[in-house]
Amino acid sequence: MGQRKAAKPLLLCIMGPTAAGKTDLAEGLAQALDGELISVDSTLVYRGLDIGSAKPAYPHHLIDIRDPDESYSAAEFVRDAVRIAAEIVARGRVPILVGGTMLYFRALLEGLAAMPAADPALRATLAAQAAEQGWPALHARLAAVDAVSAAAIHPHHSQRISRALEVYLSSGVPLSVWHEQVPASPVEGYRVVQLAICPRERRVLHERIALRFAQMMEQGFLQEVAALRQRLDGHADLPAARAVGYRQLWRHLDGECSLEVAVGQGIAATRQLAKRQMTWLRKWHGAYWLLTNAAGNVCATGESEESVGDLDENSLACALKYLQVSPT
RNA sequence: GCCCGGAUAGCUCAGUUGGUAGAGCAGGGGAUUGAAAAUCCCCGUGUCGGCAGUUCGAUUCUGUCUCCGGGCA
Repeated sequence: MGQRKAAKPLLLCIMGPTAAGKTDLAEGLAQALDGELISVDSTLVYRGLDIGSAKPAYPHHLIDIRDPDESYSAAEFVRDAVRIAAEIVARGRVPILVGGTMLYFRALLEGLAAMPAADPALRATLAAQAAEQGWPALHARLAAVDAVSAAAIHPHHSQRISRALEVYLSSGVPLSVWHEQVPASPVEGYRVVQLAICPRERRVLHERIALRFAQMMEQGFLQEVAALRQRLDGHADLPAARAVGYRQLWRHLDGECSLEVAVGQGIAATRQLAKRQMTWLRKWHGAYWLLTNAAGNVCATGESEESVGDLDENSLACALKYLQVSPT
């Protein structure tokens, strides 16, 4: 006794595109490992977004922590997730992060440079100027003070131009200079194991998305959006109102299109979200892939989305097996 | 049965005064450092419904057939 080096606590990450089956796997792992789940999802933070966000019934941390007219950010997520993970470990349990907001995952695993936080007033000013002059004009302003960032940002990329100018105007230091910092990983003290779960075939993912959306409609998604729209007094530009599905049904309630069209657009927006999440995941390093078949069982595992195989195994069993052999 | 419209990309449609065609949406790929379910970038060959005719050349003009709308019986 006393000679044993204290093992790093396990921190498990479960990532994957929307509707891929992350929630079921996470619940199974939470029970099998005596873990607690931490949501990594920018939409699940909002109260009142339940049906359309596919909010899980099983308890997760970082769900329902904001009103829909509030904002949340990657930096707040990192701060909250780090604190909660430590609390879970102190309880002798395993923190399990599960979600599809890949920027949050990256910020947590790699850290963020210590730079100024968002400034809503400044953003409003910049947005007003852009409405008058167009984003390319603001991009040109950025180029004058931060040529490196400007070169990396397209002249139409509103949000990134806005943030780059915001950082420069509020700190006097260009964003690209802040980025020269190499931040320490916020989860350095953990043994991090990452799982990525996704249907092997895009077609299967698309089917799951369409089915889930239809189920949401049956559960009263439209009424939920109507209530949100009333609650937000029509402010369609808030993050909660722009979420996939919510935005499209909101437009129908504004009288812009039929319900049928809105539902079709909502499903398409969900497919597009899944595609963007796959773009993150494809270049991701360090995740162990669980590729599933139409029945939801694992048909292949490996280090990349390209992994091949013809298994037909339960995803929880596969995940547990990998945990035993994964590097510490 | 007759008359009138249609038939072009997965969908909705534009167009070619005859030289084999292009938008939106969908789809695919990519980017991503405090709004990220956000925001932004790139990607368009398809028997131009079938067959025949006129023509150097037809998706375009003509005939005919098929199918889909609508109208008249």
